[in-house]
Amino acid sequence: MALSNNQIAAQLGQLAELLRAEGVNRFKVKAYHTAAEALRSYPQKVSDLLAGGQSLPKIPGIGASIGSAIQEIVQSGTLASVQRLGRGLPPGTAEIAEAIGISVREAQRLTKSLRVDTVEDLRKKLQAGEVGSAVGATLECKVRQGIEGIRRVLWVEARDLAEHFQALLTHANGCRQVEIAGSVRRGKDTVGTLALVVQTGNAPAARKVLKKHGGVEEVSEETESLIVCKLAAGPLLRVRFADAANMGAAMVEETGSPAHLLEVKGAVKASRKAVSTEETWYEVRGLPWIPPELREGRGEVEAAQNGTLPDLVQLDQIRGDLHAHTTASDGAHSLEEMVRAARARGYSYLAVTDHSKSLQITNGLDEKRLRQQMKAIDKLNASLKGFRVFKGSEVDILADGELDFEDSVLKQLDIVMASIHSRFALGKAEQTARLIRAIENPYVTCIGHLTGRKLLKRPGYELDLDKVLRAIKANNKLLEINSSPERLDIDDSLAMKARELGIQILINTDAHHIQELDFMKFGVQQARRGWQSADTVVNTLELPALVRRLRATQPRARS
DNA sequence: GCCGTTTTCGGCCCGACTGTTTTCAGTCG
Repeated sequence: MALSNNQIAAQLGQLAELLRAEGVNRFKVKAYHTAAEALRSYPQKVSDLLAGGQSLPKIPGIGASIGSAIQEIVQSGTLASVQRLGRGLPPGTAEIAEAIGISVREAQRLTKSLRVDTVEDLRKKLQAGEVGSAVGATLECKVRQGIEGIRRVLWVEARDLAEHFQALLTHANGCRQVEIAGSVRRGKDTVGTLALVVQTGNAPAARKVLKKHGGVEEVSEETESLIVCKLAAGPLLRVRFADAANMGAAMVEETGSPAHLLEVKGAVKASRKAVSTEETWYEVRGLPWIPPELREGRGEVEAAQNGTLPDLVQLDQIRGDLHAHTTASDGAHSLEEMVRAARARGYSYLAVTDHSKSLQITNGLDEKRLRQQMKAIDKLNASLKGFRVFKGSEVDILADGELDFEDSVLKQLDIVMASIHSRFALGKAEQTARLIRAIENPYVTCIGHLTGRKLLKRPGYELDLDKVLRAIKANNKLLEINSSPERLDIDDSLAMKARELGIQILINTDAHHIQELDFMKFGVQQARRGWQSADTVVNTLELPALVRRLRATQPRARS
């Protein structure tokens, strides 16, 4: 089989990492990576085009030089420069570096200390617990993230891919309906398998469309009612064929997690009745329809039977955003532009929470600039009707848990979002004590991106989360769900725990750009997965009630 | 190496901080 775009891209990525190790200009390294990414997302198989005698299409990021490298890979299966540069290295080094996204230098430490030369060997060593002791916890963590992340993508990327294949199959001959199911529909923060349910009278036509698609690397499973393909973009694509009478069952089976389906099976009598909708499917089992976000096998079936399913929060219930940046620190838009954008989204309030002085790279505000910003906000508020701009700060939590501003400054703010941005490697006890000290500050309103995780990139720092949550509850503070698609911090299970403890939530975007205000929908989705309803999400409150709730987080501040 | 253009060279985000790493490369927002 001709090389896939992904296989060609992998070689370009290897070359990039080898060049980096050689110490070439970092922009040249970046150019190879950019080109590799462009190739990965290019819809047609370039090896097929070249084999068919066509010239390489114009792809942004791929110029003359990388273009001829691609020709070379397609013709000979490899790049002479990769062979040459890799010659001095232990075998497998460049492949491992590229596949799991680490530098050649780091990969060299792995191949040398662990005596591995393929990603598969490395995976085995990781499972056997041998990586950490050989190369240290930091690199072990990267390896784990890299290996586990190979086939997963962020929810937003998965949704885009799913919609792409949905549109594609909708146009296939005989196709009557294509629905997105699986973890994309459940809103899971990262996705390894895209699931589609296709109602068609001509499954062979749909199969054919998939097999000749440039983004499909291989077919990994095929039965009468199913086809599973490996996508070059990473995840698997699982397509289930159904007829009208079975759409209900197919949607339920392809949407629910295995744990959810087991919960249903354990709780109610099986039924073989053909049903065309999900509602009917649940109904014949004596259950109300269960929102997809809850179908994780975390007690939702019992709750459905008891009539205690939460009334999940919805995007249109959100009244404002309480974590956003402006050009005063590292945002892309001015105070006025951010406010205009928030109003355009129908909000009643926006908190401006620029970074504080310790975070110098973000141009964090010192006391003087913060005072100026507060004045500007007062002036702006005086001219606004039916909208309130809150004076806030995303105050850095310093290494010892002290905040970046004195209490005398914090007390002048409406909102103090306290967040950690440095010293991620502190031990669990130290990190926990650091955070709790910040939580106990009387002027703190809310803790921002609590765990510090970046999806598919790094786990959160070590924390005793039970202790931290209890401290938040005891001090009547709020907890953020950060809506940035690569954070989604806190995660769904932590949100469930917060709900059980009676901790209230703010769903914020942390927008650095007006378009990022639209991240709110991702945060709402995460909140729904965490069983949150409007009464546990504080920024569903109208302005006066919100102000009262914010003040309650600062009991000694404004009595 | 690519791009865009104020066409052929300058910009591509970056500056402080961290640490066990071959004291520079990796990391944070």
